[in-house]
Amino acid sequence: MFSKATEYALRATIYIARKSSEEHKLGIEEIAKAINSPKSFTAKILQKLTANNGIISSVRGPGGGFYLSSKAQKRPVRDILHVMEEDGVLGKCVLGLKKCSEAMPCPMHAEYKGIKQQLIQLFEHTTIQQLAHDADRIIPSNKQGRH
Amino acid sequence: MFSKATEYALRATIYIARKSSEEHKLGIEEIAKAINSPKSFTAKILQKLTANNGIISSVRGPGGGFYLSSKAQKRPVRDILHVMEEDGVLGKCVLGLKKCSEAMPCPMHAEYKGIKQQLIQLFEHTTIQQLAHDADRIIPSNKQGRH
DNA sequence: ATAATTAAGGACAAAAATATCCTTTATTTT
DNA sequence: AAAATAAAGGATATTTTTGTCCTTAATTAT
Ligand code: FES
Ligand code: FES
Repeated sequence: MFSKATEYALRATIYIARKSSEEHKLGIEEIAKAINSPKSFTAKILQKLTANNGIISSVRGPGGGFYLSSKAQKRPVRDILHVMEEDGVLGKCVLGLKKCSEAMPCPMHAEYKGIKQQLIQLFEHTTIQQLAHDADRIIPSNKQGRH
Repeated sequence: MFSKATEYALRATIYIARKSSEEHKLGIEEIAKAINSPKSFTAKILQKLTANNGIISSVRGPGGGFYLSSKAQKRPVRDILHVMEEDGVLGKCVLGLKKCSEAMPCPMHAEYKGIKQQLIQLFEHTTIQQLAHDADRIIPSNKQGRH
């Protein structure tokens, strides 16, 4: 569905959302290890998410690293996709026409558009925070401990 | 959504379904021109569809070319995807986990699985014939003429 | 100020996807 | 049988995506 780069972007952002705060930033080493991605490649992706749309925040130097502001936590997943995927699944035609549109629909369009709309809604309505919370539910972070 | 190769496979198959018969086969030149794809690359794809699963039929030599048997016309689109996409969107996890599954779900899984199921159903239930017919409806082939 | 730390950024490398070209094989027509 | 036609298949080239490495810049601690 997405490129490797986008997958890493999503996984990294979710991880950062779960584990970081303005007081506790995370290094690229830890992040890449945690989400099982190539370190330097992931670094570039985080740069992109930091520069292009301010989804991720970063600080250099000792004690520095990456974190998500609480404002960024509330942003929809689609903001990540928007930075990462030039056009992406959302705008593309199943059969590869230049553009998926009503004006020039391919023979799959009528049946596909509803599904596409659901995908768009999903990414629009799901926030980073929600994913982070869900991830915690599935694979509890060990922050809280086990009483 | 799909690779270029898969897009060409779908477009080519639909075109062949619309325009060919066992009595009137189509050459690679015509097909590639019609669907706006690189000729030799498309040739390889048709080879694959001919060899791997018998979706497309071919005959060499003068009067030869590609065509779809009426039996092949009734096959689901998913048969094309199965030949073209090693694993494909249908099996992959949104966040890039090795496998999209209930056993090891990512935080997008619960919301995504319903949409994925719809996609699978769409490709399973839509036949090549239906797409060809729909294509004719949208962009009438000039076979029938204009009254 | 100097040293240490950590992200930013540029240059480069490897792998995969896409695309082209040329030779071979099967089939038909002459 | 020979020539012509059209797909099959192998080798190679190009482009894009993915991944690595090294230097630079910012920030903090000594
Ligand atoms: S035009 Fe092809 S999916 Fe919309
Ligand atoms: S496990 Fe990620 S989408 Fe199913």
